[in-house]
Amino acid sequence: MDSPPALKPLPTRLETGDRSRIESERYAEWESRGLFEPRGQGAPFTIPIPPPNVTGILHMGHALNNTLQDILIRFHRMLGDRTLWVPGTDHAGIATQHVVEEQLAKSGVTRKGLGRPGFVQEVWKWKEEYGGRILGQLRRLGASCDWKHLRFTMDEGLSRAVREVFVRLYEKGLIYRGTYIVNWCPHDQTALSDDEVEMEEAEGSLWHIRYPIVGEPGKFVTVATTRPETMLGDTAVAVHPEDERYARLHGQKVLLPLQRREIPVVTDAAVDKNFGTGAVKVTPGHDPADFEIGKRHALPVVNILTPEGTLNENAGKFRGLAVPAGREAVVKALEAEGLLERVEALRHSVGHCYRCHAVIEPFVSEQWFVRMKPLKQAAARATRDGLVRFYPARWEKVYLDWLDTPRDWCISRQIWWGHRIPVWYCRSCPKLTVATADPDRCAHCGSTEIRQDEDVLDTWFSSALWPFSTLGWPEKTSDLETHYPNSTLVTDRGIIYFWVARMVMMGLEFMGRPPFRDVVIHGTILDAQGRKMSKSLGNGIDPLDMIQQYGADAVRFSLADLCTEGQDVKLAPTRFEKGRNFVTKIQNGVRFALTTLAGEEPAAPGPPRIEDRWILSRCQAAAREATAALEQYRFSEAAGVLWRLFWNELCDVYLELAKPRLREAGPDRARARATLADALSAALRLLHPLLPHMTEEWWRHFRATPAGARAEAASAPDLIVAPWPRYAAEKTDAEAERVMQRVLEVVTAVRNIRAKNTLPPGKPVKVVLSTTKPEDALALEAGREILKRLAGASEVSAGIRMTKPAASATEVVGGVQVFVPIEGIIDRDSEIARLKAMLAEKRAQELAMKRTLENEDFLQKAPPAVVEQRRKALRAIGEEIEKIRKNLEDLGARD
RNA sequence: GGGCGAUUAGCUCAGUUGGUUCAGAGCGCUAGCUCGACAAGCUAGAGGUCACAGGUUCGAGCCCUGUAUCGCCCA
Repeated sequence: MDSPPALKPLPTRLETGDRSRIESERYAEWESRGLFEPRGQGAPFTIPIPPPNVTGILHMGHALNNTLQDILIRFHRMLGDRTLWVPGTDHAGIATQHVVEEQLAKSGVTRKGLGRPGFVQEVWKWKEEYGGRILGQLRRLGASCDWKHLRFTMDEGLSRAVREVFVRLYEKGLIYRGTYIVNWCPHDQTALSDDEVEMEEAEGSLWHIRYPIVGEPGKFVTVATTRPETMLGDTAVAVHPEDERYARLHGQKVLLPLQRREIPVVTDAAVDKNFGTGAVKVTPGHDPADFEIGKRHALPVVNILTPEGTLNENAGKFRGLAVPAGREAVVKALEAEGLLERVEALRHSVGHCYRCHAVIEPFVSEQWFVRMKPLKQAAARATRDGLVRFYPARWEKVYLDWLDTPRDWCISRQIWWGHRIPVWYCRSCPKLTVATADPDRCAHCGSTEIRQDEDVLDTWFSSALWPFSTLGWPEKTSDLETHYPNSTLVTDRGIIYFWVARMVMMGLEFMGRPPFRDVVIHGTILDAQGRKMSKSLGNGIDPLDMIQQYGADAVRFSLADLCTEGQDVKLAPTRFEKGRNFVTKIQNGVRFALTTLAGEEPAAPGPPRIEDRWILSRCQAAAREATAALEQYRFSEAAGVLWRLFWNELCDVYLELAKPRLREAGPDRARARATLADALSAALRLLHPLLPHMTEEWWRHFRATPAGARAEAASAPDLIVAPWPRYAAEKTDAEAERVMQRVLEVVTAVRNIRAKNTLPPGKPVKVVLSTTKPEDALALEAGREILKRLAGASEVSAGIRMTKPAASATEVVGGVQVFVPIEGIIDRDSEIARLKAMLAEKRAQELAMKRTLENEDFLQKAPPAVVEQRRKALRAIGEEIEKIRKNLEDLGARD
C-alpha cells in the first residue's frame, strides 16, 4: 500500500481548518512530485494562460477564467493527453509604472527624479518582491499550471521574441513611423491605440460659435462644437460641397475669433449637413476627422496642447490652462465678444483612457504603427476557413467585425516600463538602424553616435506573441514543436480585440498557423445587480475570501455551475453555498462508503442486483455526458451531470439501498461493496476536474480500503493522473435503467401517499401493486426489496390485476396501480381532493390528445411514429382515468 | 446610428436538432422528518397563459417578422 500510513479521519463537516489543510497538502504534493508537468506520449493539449498583470491580485474574473482552464487541463491530463498549461504574468506597462510610481511617491521619490535606468531598476525590484502574488493565489485556487514553464513578458526570451517580431515586421514594411493624430492620455502622458479608448456617453453641450466672414462686416458663419476650446487650433471652416446654404462661402475666408487669424472655408464631402449648422470648424491638430480633412486640403496643423493636457503657447492668452478651465475661459471670451450664438444640451460620447479613465485628447505626434490590413486579412481568412473556432460561435462575428476594420495599430508608448523600441537614430545620417541586438554603430554610415528610440511598445504587442514566445520562439525548441499550435484559449469577451485577434494575426505571420484551435469565451462576472465589479463601486467579491470561507473546490464548482454558455454571471457570495453543500454531501457519502468498504471480505461477490446494474449504468451515462459537455466547453452542464450522479443517484438511491445489504457478510454484501467501490471510483474520477483537492483526498482514503483497492482504476495512486472513465456502450444497461425508473416512480407514489395521509416515516405500510402489463409486474417484483427499503413498505405484493385492499390510498403511475391499505387512518377528504385534482388534470390532457387525433391534417402530415405514439398515450391516459375514477368511487365519491 | 445578447416558478438560471415520457434545477416557500453518512441533511408538495403581438406549421418555450424593456459592444 503506497498511501501514507496515517490518513486523518474525514470529519462530518469540513470546517475551514480541515479544508485549508487538505487543499494545501494536496496541492503541495502534486507540485513537488511534478504532476503538473507534461507527461506521457499522448496527444498534446496546451493552454496558454491569459497572463494576469504582474501588479494584479486575483479577482473573480481571474477565478472563473482559471477555474475553467484548470478543469480542461485536468480533464485532458486524465484522458492521457500530454498537457501543458503555461502560466505567466504580463508586465502591463502603464499599470505597473503607475503602481511603482505611487509606491515611490510615498517616500518622496519621483520617476523623473530617479531617471530612466534607476526607475526601471525600481520596477524590477518591485516585480521581484510583489509580482508573484497572483501566482500564489492561482495555486490556492488549485490551478495545475506547469510552474516550470512560468513566463513573464519581459523575460529575456520573450523580449527577444518581441525584438525579432518588430524587426521582421519592420523589414517587411508592416511597421512604420509617422506623424498622425493619436489618442493621447494627458494623465499617463502617452499615446494609446484606438482600442484602449473607452467611449462613454455623457451629458455635454453643443456650443454654436459665430465666425465673422472676412470682407463682409456683420456677417457670420456659425459652427457648432462640443469642444469649444479646440477652436484656438482651427485652421479652416468646412461645409459640404453640395450644401446650397453655404455655396456663396466657397473660397471665402473667415476670421477665427479670439485668435484673430484668417482661415479658409473649404468644402469637404465628409461634412454632415445635418449636424449642427452644417458648417464645421476644422481642427486638424485635435480631431481625427478634421485631421483627415486637413490632409485633403493641405491645411496647417496647429497643436494647442502640451503633453500634460494644458493649453500651450499656440493658445495665446489661454496658455497654461487645463482643458476644462480653458473651455470655460474660451466660452466666456466668445460670449464677451458676442460670438456665442447659443448653447444646447447634447448627449455625446467622450473617450476615456481604459487604464486611468482620464479624458482622451486627440493629439498629433510621431508614433510607430503596425500596418494591420494584411495581418487582419490573414487572420480573418484563417477564421473563415474554420481554423479558429469560437465557443459560443456567435463571438466569431464580433471578432471578424474588428478584423474587417482597416485601422492601423499605434504601438509606441511614451512610458519607461516595457520593451524599448529596437530602433536607433543616427546623428550623422538620417537612416534608422533596426536590430534585434543592441548595435554600437549606425548600420548605414557606421557612426557611433546613435541613440535608441525613447518609446516602449504597447504591452499588447508582447501579449500577442504569448502562444509561441512562451514556448521558446524564435528558437526551434521541442516545446514549440510539440505544443504549437496551442489547443484552447479560455478568455473573457472583453479582450477579443486586444488580445485574441492580435494573437491570431501574429501566430499566422510568424508560425504560419493560428496559435490555437478553439477559443472559449466565457461571460463576465457581475455583481448581484448586474453591474461590473469595480474598485470604485466597491462591489467586488474577493475570491480569496470566498476560498477561505467556502473552500477552493466549492468556489470552483459553483463558478463552473454558474458558467452557462457565454452568459455573464451575476454573483453574490451566497452562490458559493451550492458548491460548499455539494462538497459536504460528497464528504458524507464518502465517509459512509469508507466504513462499509473497510475490512476484508471473505465471500466472493454474488450476482448483481438490479440496483447494482443500474448505478453502474448511470455512471456510464454520466461519463458519456460529462465528457461530451467538457469537450464542448459546457461547464455548467458538466457540473449538473455530476451533481445528479453523486447526489440523486449515488446518495439518494444507491447508498440507501446498499445499507441493509452491507450489514451482513456474504456474497450479496461482497457484491454491494464491489459495486459501490466501482461507482465511487468512477464518480471521484469524474469529479476531479471540478473538485480537485477533495477528490484527491477522498481517493487516498478510498483506495486504502480493501474493497476500494480492488475497484476500477484504483491502482492509480494519484487521482490527478488516474484514467478518465471512458464511456462504453456495452456497459450501459437499458433494462436496469427502465426497471429502476419505474420502481422509483412507484417509490415516490408511496411516499406521496404517506405524506398526504400523515403516516410517520417509521410506520411500516403494506403496498399492493397491480398492473396489466407482464413486464411491469416483473419489474415491480424485481423491485420489491427496493420498495421495502425506500418506501418503508413492510410487505409488497405485485402482480397482474391484483385485488384492491379495502380502504386503500391509491396512486396511478403509468399503468401501475399503487394501493396502500390504511384502514382507520385514511384521510378520506384529502384523498378525494387529491384524486379529483389528478383526474381533472388527466382529463384535460386526454382532451388535448383526442383533439389532436381527430385532426385530419395531423393524421396525414405528422410522421406515423408520432401518430402511433400519440394513440398509445391516449389509450394509456384513458386507462389511468378509469382507474382514478374507480378509486374515487371506492371512497364513496363521485367525480 | 449599427451589431449582439437577454426577457421561462418569489429569486438566480437551464431547456442541444420544433412532437404530453420538458415545462426543469438550485435557492426560497409549505408540510412532515433527531429511521447511526449527511439539518450545509431527508421526504413530499405548492408555484409558470415560457415579455407582448402577429406569422409559418398538423403541431411552437424552441423557427420567422414586428413591438416593448434591460444589458453589452462598435461608430
